[in-house]
Amino acid sequence: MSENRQWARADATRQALLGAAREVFADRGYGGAGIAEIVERSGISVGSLYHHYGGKAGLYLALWEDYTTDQERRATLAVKSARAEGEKEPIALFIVGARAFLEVCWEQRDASRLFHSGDGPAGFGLMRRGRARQWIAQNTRLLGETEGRVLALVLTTVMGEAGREVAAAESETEAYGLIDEVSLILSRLARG
Amino acid sequence: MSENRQWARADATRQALLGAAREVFADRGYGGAGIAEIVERSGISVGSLYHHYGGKAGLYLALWEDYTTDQERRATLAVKSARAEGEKEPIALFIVGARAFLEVCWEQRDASRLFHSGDGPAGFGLMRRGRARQWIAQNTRLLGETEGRVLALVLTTVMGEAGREVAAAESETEAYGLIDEVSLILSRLARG
DNA sequence: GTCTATAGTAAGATAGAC
DNA sequence: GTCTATCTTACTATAGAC
Repeated sequence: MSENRQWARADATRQALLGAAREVFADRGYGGAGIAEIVERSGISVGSLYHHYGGKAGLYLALWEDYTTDQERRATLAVKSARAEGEKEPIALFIVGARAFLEVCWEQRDASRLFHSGDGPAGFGLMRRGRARQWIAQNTRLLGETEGRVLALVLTTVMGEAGREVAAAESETEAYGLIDEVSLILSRLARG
Repeated sequence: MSENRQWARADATRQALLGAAREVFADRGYGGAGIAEIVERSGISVGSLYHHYGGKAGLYLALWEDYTTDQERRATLAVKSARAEGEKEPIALFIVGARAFLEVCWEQRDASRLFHSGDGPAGFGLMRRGRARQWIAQNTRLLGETEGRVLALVLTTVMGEAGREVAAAESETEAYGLIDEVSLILSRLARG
């Protein structure tokens, strides 16, 4: 029992830390953010922060992990369920995944803006790039596409930028309007 | 006469500074770069650096200014000369400009990589965004396009990312191969 | 215009008690 | 696991002689 309590307490600590970090990073960017402010807003001590996340970079990476995991889960799920409902057309399936991706960009717009902003700990750019590459590889496989890396590049990029734009939208209506427009462009692109 | 000498000397100082800055920023990124290393590699003193550029940010901005100026000049020139040779098709003209843009990405690949890397002084992201917007506005005007901001967004983005990829190429052959592929994709996109 | 030397500051990280 | 207090370092920026 007392072990459960401690678990819960530690978990609450982590949540507070993550929540505050999300805010501060979003407000100031990675470089501009200071541990001091994160500590202040979370009400947790510097020591605990280092205990759980090892520092500023670790905190940022944990946030990124949460975010992308969610995004992948949602996209995979969406494609799966479209398949279950009988959809077989590759382009349509691709677009279903893309829409799910963009919806998460809107729902988690604070995080989206943060990660799209560009700065992060050393090496983060590569990590992000790698993840994007992987994501698009999966989706071009979906398209049965072998047309070359430029198309993959274009699709990745368009999705990335579209995500940025969606996250920057000011209302749900606007966001979903953008998502529809992007779907159109995508189908145009993917069809060649 | 002695005034000319001083002019020349000051100019050499600025060149040394810019050259070293380009290297250091390219190696370490903006955030990671230190004034110390720039001073060391250039052989110029900290005092002079501050005298001419006012600091790290000023140096970075000067580099960016050079780069974009060159790019704009080249693109404009290319379109102009294509027009002079009788080309009137909007899409063709757009692609001529895009090619010139990408060629500069290759020729100045160090700078390209630097500016594409994302980090820079405070407010640089906005500046970059503004410039891109302006560039694409000019080019969509070329296309006589009124189809909405998403297409403009896509074109901007694709060009940006294509530039990044071109700058990352390992040989001239590869770079020009990419440029050709991109031209194809662009015409497909622009035609709808 | 150019230099050296130094001030000033901010931030990430650690030690060690509880 | 959590906290406070402190350390250390690295960097930008300035002052002032030449």
